[in-house]
Amino acid sequence: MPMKRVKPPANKLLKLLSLHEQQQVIENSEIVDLAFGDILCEDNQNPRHVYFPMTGLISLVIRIDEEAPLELAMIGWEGMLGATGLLGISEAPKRAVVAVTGTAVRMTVKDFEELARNGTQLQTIAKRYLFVLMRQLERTAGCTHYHEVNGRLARWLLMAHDRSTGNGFYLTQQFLAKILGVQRSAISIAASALQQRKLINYSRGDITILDRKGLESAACSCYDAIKKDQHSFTYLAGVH
Amino acid sequence: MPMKRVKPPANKLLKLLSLHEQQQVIENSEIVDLAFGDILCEDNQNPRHVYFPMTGLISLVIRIDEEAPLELAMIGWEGMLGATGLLGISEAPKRAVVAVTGTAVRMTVKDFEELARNGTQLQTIAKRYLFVLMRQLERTAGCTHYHEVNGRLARWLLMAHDRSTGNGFYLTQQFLAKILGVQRSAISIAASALQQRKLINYSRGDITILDRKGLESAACSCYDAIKKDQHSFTYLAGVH
DNA sequence: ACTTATACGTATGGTGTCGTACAGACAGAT
DNA sequence: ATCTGTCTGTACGACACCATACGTATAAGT
Repeated sequence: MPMKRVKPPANKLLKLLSLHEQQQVIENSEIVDLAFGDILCEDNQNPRHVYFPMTGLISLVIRIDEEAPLELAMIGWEGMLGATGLLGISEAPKRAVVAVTGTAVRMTVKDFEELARNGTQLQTIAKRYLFVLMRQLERTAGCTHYHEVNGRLARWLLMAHDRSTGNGFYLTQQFLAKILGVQRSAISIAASALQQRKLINYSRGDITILDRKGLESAACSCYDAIKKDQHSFTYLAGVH
Repeated sequence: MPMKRVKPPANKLLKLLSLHEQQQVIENSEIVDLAFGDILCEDNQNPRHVYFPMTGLISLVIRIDEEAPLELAMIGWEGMLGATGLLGISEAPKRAVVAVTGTAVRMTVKDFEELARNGTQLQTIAKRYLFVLMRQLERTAGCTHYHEVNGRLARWLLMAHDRSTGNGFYLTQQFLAKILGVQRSAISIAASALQQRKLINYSRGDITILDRKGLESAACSCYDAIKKDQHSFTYLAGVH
């Protein structure tokens, strides 16, 4: 039975701002659609915009040699894309691709730099999120090496679920295989196991989460670790 | 035949500073020894100092579950430990451990924050290095997943060589196995292959690089990628 | 209704590494 | 000189995943 999930229609980072700064952001940004497969910025190129997703999911991936792009972090409504701009380097650190269709608040890099100048809450929050993102990168690196496909798949689905509205999204096995850096057949086996345990349901790319608790017990420890991290550094800390 | 290698006795980042700021750093810091195995900061704890290595090597490692600590990045005389302090978060992102004995310029976190305030060259350089470090984390993540032990070992030795004085260092197979996240027996096989090809020489932990060119051709593509990265973002960019 | 493309299940041999174990080699201590 | 601890080479079964292939089921287009 799919559970009913209601989420506020906004970006968590932006909600931490004062009303004044929120207003400034709204005046200097626009709402855009994120469509599955869109490449929002390319490795080593200068991105034009920063994004604050409201729904949907952005994957940061690295491409090595001729291998499939491996996912290193995911960004949803709890974060932002482009925080590295704070480091005074215009280039993007990695390719960012839309993994789940949604919507985002978008701002030009120039406007972001202006609004996130020294002393603003936006800068404080973006810096803190950059730290959280680094930790997600690190954890994902360890997870990819040490943990097996089954646990990694369950973790990915949970993290995607946390960052999306509703219970379902469109994700083919081929797509999951690429970002997890494994063969599609490995995903097929792992996904079948999850479906047999009635934790998920899927058909031709339409995935539905049936049992979150069960899925959490099937996921590797990295799910809890990353979640706890993001919570403690981003939200508990307060802005001032 | 070991080649003769001469290196300036200082830290590359600090050498980019103006003489005025260099002087400030010197007045507020001390020279300390880095001894093999020292833990310079611990995950989730507040570090007391930042380090600018002159010789020797610092490893950033992540510990997951009960697995051996996996290396995610290495820091030598081209970088610094503690740049994340710029993000306004006092906690260390990861454990940092000394992999190769050496010396470093050390400064308290408090002094660093004062000297790296807005508008200083030190802040500019530390921010830029933080970006470089992120990219090293990402590349290492992909490398660990996609590349095999042979190439990864060669890359590690090269990177360590670049960051150390002389041609040799003390590194047991057990140590290499842990930071590369593989079995010691896998290191034994890979190292024997390198030795048979006359690229390195080693005995009971004493490793000597015999043929850098050959070792570079044995290493995976990540060696060039990381080196190029660090060069273009840290040094070519200029400070102002 | 037919074709075509996509998504998925499954099978099989191959490979890299694991996990473990054991024995030889060397260095330092007594 | 002997002992002891550490470092290293090697072996072998187990396993996760690779690489590839093929058949089938569903969806979409004509």
